[in-house]
Amino acid sequence: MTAQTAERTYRIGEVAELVGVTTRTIRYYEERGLLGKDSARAKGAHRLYTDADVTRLRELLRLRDLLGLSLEELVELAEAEEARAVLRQRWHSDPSEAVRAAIVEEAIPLVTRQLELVRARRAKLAEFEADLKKKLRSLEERRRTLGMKAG
Amino acid sequence: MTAQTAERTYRIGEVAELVGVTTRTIRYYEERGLLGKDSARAKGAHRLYTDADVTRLRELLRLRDLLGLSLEELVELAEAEEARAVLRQRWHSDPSEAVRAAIVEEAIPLVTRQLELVRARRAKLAEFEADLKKKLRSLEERRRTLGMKAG
DNA sequence: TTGCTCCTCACGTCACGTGAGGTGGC
DNA sequence: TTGCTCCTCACGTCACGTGAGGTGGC
Repeated sequence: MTAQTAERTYRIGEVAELVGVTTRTIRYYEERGLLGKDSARAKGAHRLYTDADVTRLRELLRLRDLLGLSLEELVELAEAEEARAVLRQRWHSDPSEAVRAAIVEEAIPLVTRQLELVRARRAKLAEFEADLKKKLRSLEERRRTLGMKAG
Repeated sequence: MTAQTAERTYRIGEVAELVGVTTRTIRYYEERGLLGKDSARAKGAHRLYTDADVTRLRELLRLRDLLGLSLEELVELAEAEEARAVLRQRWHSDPSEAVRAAIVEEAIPLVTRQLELVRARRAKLAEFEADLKKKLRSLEERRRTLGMKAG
């Protein structure tokens, strides 16, 4: 919780290592509109990322990996993150209460939807785990039975 | 728990609908060696599947969807299922205790491995769920604060 | 100036999707 | 015989992987 006022930036290779993907993935996400294109960047110039970009990318990857969403589905569900990024950047520059309220109102149903998806996944995994435990106990029971006859 | 002795068979389209994939996926899995190739099938003849095949396919898809495994990873992890399929088919035709014991011994560590992967996934999802709840509470708190000032 | 990382094509790959054109069983 | 489902190519697509050849900042 230290006051970080110095806007640190990262190069694409640093970001890739931080979040555990390749630079290709990051450029591809930019192509598909999942990461804000820096329209000020000259053709051929290096891409630069902020801490907020790294956070956003981590959230996208978590949705992708844990929920198995396509990039198209990510675009929809990640608008909450988009809104939050806008919120973080504009919170100070645009002090309008109405704008802040609108951003929050938009974000809530999307985060709620994410929460629902995560819960549904957890339920399926719980069922899977129960089935595997049952299977394992059955196998161990058979092993004991066979071992008795063999030994 | 009825005694089903009549070996029902299914066509590829029936299997596809039962498990929720396309026929292309089933043929592709056969190509990649995930489903036993029926070597007796003539070129151009229809594929026929048993209940055991449907069960095996369901297990493969669960590993793919819930754990996000590649088909190559499925090949490794699904050998337990392979063994179990062999077990089901040979259990009566080959009464050798040693063979049965060997099949069970091979299956146990693989099912154990699956169980570990499922637990790790569940833990990650639990963490994700906690973060989303926190985020949601934070948003609702902000909404109340903003609402108070606006109203 | 020398490395190192970055850049933009652009073709390859994995896991299928999607017709094209033809054959086989109720 | 008429549908319906199946068959085998074979090209398309999504989400990147992987060089090829070249430019830019400590």
